[in-house]
Amino acid sequence: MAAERGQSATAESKIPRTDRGRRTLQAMLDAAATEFGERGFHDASIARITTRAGVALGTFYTYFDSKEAVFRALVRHMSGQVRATVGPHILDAPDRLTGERFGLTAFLEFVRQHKELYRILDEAEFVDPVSWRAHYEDTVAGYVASLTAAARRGEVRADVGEIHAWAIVGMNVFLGLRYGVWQQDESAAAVASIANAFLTNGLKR
Amino acid sequence: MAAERGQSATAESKIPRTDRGRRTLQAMLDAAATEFGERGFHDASIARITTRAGVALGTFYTYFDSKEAVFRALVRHMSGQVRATVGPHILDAPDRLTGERFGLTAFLEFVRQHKELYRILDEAEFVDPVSWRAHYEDTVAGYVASLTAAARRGEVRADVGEIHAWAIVGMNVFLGLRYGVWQQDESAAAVASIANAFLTNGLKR
DNA sequence: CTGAAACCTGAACCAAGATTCAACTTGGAG
DNA sequence: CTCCAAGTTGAATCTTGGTTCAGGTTTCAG
Repeated sequence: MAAERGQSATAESKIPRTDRGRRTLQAMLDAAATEFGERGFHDASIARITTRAGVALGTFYTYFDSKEAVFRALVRHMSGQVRATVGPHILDAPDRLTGERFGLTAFLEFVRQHKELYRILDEAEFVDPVSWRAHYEDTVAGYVASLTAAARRGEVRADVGEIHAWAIVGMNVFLGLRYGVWQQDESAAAVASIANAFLTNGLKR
Repeated sequence: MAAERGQSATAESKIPRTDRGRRTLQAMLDAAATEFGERGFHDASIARITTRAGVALGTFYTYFDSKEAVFRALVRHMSGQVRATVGPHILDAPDRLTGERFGLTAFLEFVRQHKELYRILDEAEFVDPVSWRAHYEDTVAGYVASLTAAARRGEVRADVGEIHAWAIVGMNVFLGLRYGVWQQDESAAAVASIANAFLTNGLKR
């Protein structure tokens, strides 16, 4: 792709050159995450974001081109953050199925720590469809790769493919919604344990 | 709870009293489904909906109190429609696991026929959160009930519960997104068949 | 037929909030 | 210290589309 005048093509925010700037940008990103998480994209207001961040309204446009732009920045950031947090837990296990259990546990805990994740990622379907779709396609691609490798090692059924990956991702997303965001009536480990037994052996008795 | 002056509490639209009225209302609901499906709630416009329906702008308010109201009506309608379409297929099978396969096939076909379903149900998270949550909680409740019954009949593992139900629903939703909405590169039956084998026996080899 | 209830029309009104901008303040390199 | 780029300010501007409403038109029971 065409290089964009000296900056990474993914830079959604105009990079600050001083410490004060970096501090303000960070405050604004945090404020935006909270604001979008609490009110959703459309009910969120730039004015409220800047107030939360403790700066004046106009300052917003020093760092972002538009309301959409902060949102996009947030979506990409969170998408990466989830994978970066959960990924290592999957790898840090003796085999793929155990890894899946660790990963789900970590995911549930991450979600509980970041309630705004779902609100933002879900709304990305409408505000930033490209990143939204990419988030799931990338996630699934990762699953396909690691499941295929596990199959080669004989840890899972030999015919694993894309369909299985989508199914597992969907399962995890919904468990995160119910047991991470909506209610925490069961411990993350307990949910992951039951889900894992199901994932391993299926529904048949 | 409290009865609403002679009308069902769920009536989102003011009921028409003549044939012409019923025709117009239906045209408007269809137009709204298409418009919301194509542009999403916020980019959708009442003016465009009435144009699609072939009536004047003001007519909209003869049938709905607000933009939110049509949307709510649509969400509830579609939520019911999905269950009404898929449910029978699940029951019309010798056992629950086969029923699940039939149900998923029917669901995928339904989704392909109604691409706007996901756009609208997904956006309900922000526009009509109550109905949105109810949709999934009701769906899961149905699964818990039928899975428990199947367990009693010895068709599935004895410990099935809410966690399993959420996992299965999530799996189906994601398969619908990928193989129903995004691409139809595999037949509904083929996807359902692979998913079912996975659901039945799990990932282990 | 006929009149009142149902329906329909579309221009005008309005609120809300994103974006702009010209003046002002602060930081830190030289 | 100096001074200019970087950062900040918030009132004013602008746009957009939901909602209202004061007349018409159509329907259909009596």
